[in-house]
Amino acid sequence: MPNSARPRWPAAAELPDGHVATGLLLQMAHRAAHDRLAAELKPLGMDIRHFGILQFLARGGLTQRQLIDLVGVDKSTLVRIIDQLEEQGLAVRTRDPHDRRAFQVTVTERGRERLAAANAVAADLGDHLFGWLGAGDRRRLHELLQRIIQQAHERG
Amino acid sequence: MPNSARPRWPAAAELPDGHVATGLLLQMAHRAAHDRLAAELKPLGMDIRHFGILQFLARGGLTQRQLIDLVGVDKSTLVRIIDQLEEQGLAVRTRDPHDRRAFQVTVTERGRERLAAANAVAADLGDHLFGWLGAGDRRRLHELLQRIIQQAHERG
DNA sequence: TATTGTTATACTCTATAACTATA
DNA sequence: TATAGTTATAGAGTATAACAATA
Repeated sequence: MPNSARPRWPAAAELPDGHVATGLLLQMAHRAAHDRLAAELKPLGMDIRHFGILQFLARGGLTQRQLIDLVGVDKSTLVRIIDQLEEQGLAVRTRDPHDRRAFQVTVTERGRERLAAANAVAADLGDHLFGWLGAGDRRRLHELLQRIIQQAHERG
Repeated sequence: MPNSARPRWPAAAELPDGHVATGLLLQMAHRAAHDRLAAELKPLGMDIRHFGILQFLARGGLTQRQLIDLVGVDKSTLVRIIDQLEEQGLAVRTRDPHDRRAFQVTVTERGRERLAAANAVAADLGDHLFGWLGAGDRRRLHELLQRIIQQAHERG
């Protein structure tokens, strides 16, 4: 597993001045949360990249094309991801009756079980990471993050 | 450049429930800011990975060993990064007089100029992304992010 | 002619291991 | 014997392009 010893960047936290510090903290917080989730999902046999895909699939079967639009990966990349999910028996491809070029990708029963276990782990971790936030702080944090995302997509 | 068409994840933003949404927003905000910075640094001939390294070096020459401890990458990876910086004339290796096994890595004049240009771009982008935050919100955001980082490193 | 999906291939990034030169 | 750095090499992840089947 690559990157098990992770850059802790501002090693003891000598943050730069100004807004760069905000960006760096954003990166550090994301990475810390991401790595922690990946580590906790691993013993369940759940890859963190598969986790996101399965979330979408759990709401209803989708074609690979639809998944590509949701997730944004290249189609050839998605082929391999779905291959892996099929190998693990977590999802299956079935021909779309309306468009016989396309496959419907569906979560299997086994996939649902594993996803449920992963969701439980993710919920526990979420409680640990974010549960201390008061309702107001949580709402405010979401607002701020969404505004940042919006700003990043706007020219200026 | 790989990943130019980036996952926008919750494409129109159908966020999941609970704390998972917070983690996802964290990821989206980080990635949006990161990609935007990378895009704006590129025309200056500044790779975003080099940007961080140069920041550290600008405060004073460091050996590769010291950089490894700061940044957390593998030593063989760092060799290539320093090679690239040297090829571009942004940094140089000189023998450490006290320990002739080691190299001191120093930013060149050209490196300082390019770093200054990159810092100006980063500062402008920071203003755009985060400048709308009031002083209080900014402080609070930093506190929240630091607490999240801390929680992620604690067992629970 | 355009689109869904597959395959073959290549590129990037990074880590592991073996090596050298110093200490 | 241990450490700083280099090199060779392999692996993971992803993209590009050519292709098959269907629309």
